[in-house]
Amino acid sequence: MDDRGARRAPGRISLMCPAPRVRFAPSPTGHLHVGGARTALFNWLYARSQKGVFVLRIEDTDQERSTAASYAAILEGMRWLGLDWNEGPDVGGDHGPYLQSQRLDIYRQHLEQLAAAGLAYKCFCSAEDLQAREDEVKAAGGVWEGYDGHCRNLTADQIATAEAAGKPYAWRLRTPDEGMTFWYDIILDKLEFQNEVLVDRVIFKADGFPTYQFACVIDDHLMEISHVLRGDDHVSNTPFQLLIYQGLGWKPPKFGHMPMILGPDRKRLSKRHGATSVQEFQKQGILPAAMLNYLSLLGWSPGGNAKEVMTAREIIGKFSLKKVGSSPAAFDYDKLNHINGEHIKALDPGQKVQLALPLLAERGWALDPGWLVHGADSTEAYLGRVLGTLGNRFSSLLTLPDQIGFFFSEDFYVDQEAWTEHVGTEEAGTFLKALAAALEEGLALDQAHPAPAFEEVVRRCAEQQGVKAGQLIHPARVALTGQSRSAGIFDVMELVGLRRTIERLRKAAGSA
RNA sequence: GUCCCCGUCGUCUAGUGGUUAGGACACCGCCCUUUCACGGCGGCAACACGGGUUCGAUCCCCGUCGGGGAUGCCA
Repeated sequence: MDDRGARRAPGRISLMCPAPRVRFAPSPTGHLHVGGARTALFNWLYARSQKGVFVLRIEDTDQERSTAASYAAILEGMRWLGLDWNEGPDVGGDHGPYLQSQRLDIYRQHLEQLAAAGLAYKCFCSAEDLQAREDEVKAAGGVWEGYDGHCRNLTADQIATAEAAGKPYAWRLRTPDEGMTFWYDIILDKLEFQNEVLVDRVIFKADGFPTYQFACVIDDHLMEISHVLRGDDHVSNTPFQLLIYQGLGWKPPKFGHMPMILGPDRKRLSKRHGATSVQEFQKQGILPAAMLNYLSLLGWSPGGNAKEVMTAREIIGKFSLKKVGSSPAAFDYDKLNHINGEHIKALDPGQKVQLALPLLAERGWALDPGWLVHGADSTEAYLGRVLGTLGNRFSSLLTLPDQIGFFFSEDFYVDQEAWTEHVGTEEAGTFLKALAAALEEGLALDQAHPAPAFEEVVRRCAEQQGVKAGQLIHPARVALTGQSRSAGIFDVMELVGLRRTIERLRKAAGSA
């Protein structure tokens, strides 16, 4: 094989250190899970920070479980996160094909090479045979420690007989009985395994497909992957794979095993904990930039007192494999939401409008041209003004509709508790009526008014009533917005418009 | 059972053979204020345990405990 390929990779930065080639190799058997997303992200960050190459390879060697829908979902999830790849099934590249199901001949050739060297052998045990022997061992009070080597030393006659009988067979790797296999892991440092504990696992299935263990090694080598960064659930697979590299006479890549992501209770992260796939987070209003940012903080840290809220570019600038930790992290939905809020707040006004527009469309909300509103003549412009009054209160896509619904519809969300407390009293009714009358007298109904005009009337009215402005403002806020918390009340009045403001105050007063 | 990994506030983490063990989320209090949020200020809270090594261990070694992973013709 030509190992100079790595040095031909684009964007090399040093003669001494060829640009790395890394890969994310998901199996298309479900959505892009946060664990997978984190693995993909760290590979991507490493590639981008080192001016290397990021390869996407699809490990679809499980015919039963691989689906086209999953393939599409994974690519979609990665695109949503903003993880782009230099080589992959959809974009091609010099090391394709990138779909393992299209590389069967390649695997077959290498299997033959191993078989010729006596390192792979045929195993005629059926799933039932294996299960029966396992049950037997367990029934005798023993522990099944993996394949028992049943077909390891079949004679030529035995093999011929089995083949003549048409018995299906798989291929297993013959692992050494003694010695040890070790490597220096980028994240976990030196790891070593006694070869004795390694079992002869299947490398080629009876259905003619290679197993993950085998295909992964062949592809990583042929695709000239320099660093294999994956979850630490693969640690125990590594010595076995190292033996395959060795059997084929190949130099293995560097390995880096990242700790897994756990649920808030430190158990395996599952649906029980809430969202686990990136598309679910998308539905929950999480911005891709925030998801990427949060995920980057799981197992990695910019260090010291550095800011944690970062853009992808900033993360790339600071990323280093050396700073990836080795202890598993619990997923914290609160912190994700906080980071999401920070990313929303950092958006410029135009971006916020674009972000919120689909939410209005979903509900059929738009600016009613019949309503007189000061300084906004289109839905977009109006939404811009609305979001402007919200300021930093806009920090979640999930709560936004309730926060702004009253600007677009008379059928808005009402917090019953707030209504009872602030509007449902006799005193509040009196104030609301007085305020409505004051507004009607003080301002021209056929005109749109800016916030200060409303403020002047409200404060004067409070004076006339002999109470502090707050006593009018609180009931008015609930009457206008349905809630006890909102943007500045005078801004609300301006954008709700005089006519509707008066209507809502009267309606609320009437319900007292 | 066996093998492997991990163990700093509740959570994410920084960090060092000698530090008042730092930051962030969450939580609590105060200020600001028409509410909430933001912001500002302050608070609560950690080196799992037991042995060593050492003048001195959170840091190095061993053990224990706890958590996670693997133990598939899944990946």
